[in-house]
Amino acid sequence: MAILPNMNEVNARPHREYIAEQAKIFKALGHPSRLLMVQALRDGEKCVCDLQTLIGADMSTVSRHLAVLREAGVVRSEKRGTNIYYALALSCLDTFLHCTGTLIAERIREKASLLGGGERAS
Amino acid sequence: MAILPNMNEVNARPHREYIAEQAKIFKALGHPSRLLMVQALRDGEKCVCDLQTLIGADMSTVSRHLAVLREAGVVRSEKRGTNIYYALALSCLDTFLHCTGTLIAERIREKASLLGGGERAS
DNA sequence: GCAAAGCATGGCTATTTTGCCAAATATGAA
DNA sequence: TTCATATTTGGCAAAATAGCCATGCTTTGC
Repeated sequence: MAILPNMNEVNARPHREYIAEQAKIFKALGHPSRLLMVQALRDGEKCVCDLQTLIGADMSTVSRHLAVLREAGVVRSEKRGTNIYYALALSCLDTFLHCTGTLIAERIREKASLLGGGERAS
Repeated sequence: MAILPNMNEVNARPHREYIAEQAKIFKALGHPSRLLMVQALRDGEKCVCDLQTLIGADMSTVSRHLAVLREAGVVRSEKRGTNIYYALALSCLDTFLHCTGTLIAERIREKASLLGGGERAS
């Protein structure tokens, strides 16, 4: 009855909780501001004020975004003095970000060459 | 001016298009039904009707979810005969799913042992 | 104690997402 | 052609999300 990552043992109705938790991670990463913050955190922990500067939104907005990431388990927070520092809590994320990043860079390059190279999209 | 996955060259304002595309991928994966379909596609391509059986929602709903995944570049579709077959288009996804899967399995186990083992949550 | 700085939360509105039904489209069979 | 099957799309209502302002909470400094 072990819960395996590839869910080999599950057929039509896999563990709902499992899927929901996993979807929560993706959903948390699925917003430009949150993804931007996560990308920034790859360089190391940052306080909320740093991330606010990065995003350029209201402090309350940034705080809510961070709450989403925290509740999904993507980041963790630690209070030191009057600041709260956020850090990545998902080690494998780095590899995946690199991978999707490469892919997207390719796509953007393709799109650019299609626009500039006189070729037609099918 | 190359667009690098880790965006070393970017400071306060990285390429918006890049971030938006990447967020789109995560957003697409951030819904239980869509994630469930993607998990199923790890075993190989499936037609929409297969996926409808899996999800148990209206065909139109399933079709819309697939459109989201397709537009994000997570899956690709191919028409053969009267069916349309969907397949994964993001090779690195498998590794990441395995990784987050392991993590979530741990979390669920922890939660279960906290509930059953008489320990208090802090 | 009081004020200020750093974050989080309540409350509100605008926007987006979801999911269903109905209708349109495309393909293969008769 | 006509019908049946497989899938997408239009349209709508309910639900969720995003972002702002104002307020509350906690820590530091005075």
